[in-house]
Amino acid sequence: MNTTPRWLDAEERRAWMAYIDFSTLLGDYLNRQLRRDAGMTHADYTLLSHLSSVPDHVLGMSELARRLKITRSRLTHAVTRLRDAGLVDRREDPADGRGQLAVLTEEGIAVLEEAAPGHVDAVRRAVFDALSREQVRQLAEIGEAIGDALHRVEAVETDPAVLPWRRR
Amino acid sequence: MNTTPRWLDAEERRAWMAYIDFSTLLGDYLNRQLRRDAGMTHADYTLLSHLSSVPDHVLGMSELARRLKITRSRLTHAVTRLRDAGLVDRREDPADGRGQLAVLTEEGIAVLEEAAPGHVDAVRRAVFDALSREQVRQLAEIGEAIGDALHRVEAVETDPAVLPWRRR
DNA sequence: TGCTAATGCTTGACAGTTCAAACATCTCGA
DNA sequence: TCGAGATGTTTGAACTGTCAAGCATTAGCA
Repeated sequence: MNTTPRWLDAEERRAWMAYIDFSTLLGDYLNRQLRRDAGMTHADYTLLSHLSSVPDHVLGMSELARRLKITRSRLTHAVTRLRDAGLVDRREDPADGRGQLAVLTEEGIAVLEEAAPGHVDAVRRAVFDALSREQVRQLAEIGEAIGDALHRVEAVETDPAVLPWRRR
Repeated sequence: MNTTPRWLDAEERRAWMAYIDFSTLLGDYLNRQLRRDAGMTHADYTLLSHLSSVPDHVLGMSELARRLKITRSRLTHAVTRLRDAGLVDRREDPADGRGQLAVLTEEGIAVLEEAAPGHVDAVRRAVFDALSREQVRQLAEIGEAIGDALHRVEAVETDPAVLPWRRR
């Protein structure tokens, strides 16, 4: 277990640094843009747009958390805030007494539609205007590959039984 | 100024969703790993490793903020925390009365070296094991392209004089 | 020399996130 | 049908990051 780690080589280090740098910059940039122009976080925007893209604009909390790749706790806090702001509503799940549903309100739809053009514009400037068609495709594949890897890794760490020989 | 926005097409949307998903997962994963195994944030780790890679392990606050792509304010808070933890020290800049230097302490070096193998291992599992050599190169180029675009965009928004016809 | 602006950094209040612990409901087997 | 564990969600405290405002020092220039 304590073999020398395989350090990153020059190319990997270059890629990793580029990723850290641009993801830091991009996250900050999108948050600033949305906060300034629409009074919301990028996380808020993503949440609202997930709801808006679904029939009836309703989704169970757990399902929404899964889609957003965030913890339920974080989602609860976020929905509380968005409910206070009038953009989202809670609703009991008629099918499961434990369940809660999150619904986009009329106002939520309006605010999202108001914010969307500026946000898309920012994303375009920062990302897609800088990439070739080919790179857009590459980014999709790289992102999906890493996403899949993370799902596998998390599965292992959450449920050690999957890999019984793993330490801890 | 109020032309219809150029929405993302299918390929762009795919890339964007993949990016949002994997960057959320990856950030959380690295933070969890480092917090559990080394009691620090990924931001802390990045800060310490920047200091460690520089002669004498000293860097001015502004320069460090620039390299980390974070605000000075955020860096001040982070360095305060790391100083309280004994991993970093502050020092006056002998060359500029306003300047402050951040130095890695002996303990900081030790903690970083202790944390490094596990962190590299996590990065490898989540990222590089999932990508081909070719994709690593593509990721570097994509990252650099987006980073450059963001620098340009930020320059424009910070200093509107650069582009006098721009709104606001 | 003496201003004024630019630069370097910090501060404090607030907003968003994390983690562990709690609570409620449901499921399924004895 | 009873109880234990699984599942769904919330809570509160601690922590990290943001923003606007502030203080100190330096640079440029009349």
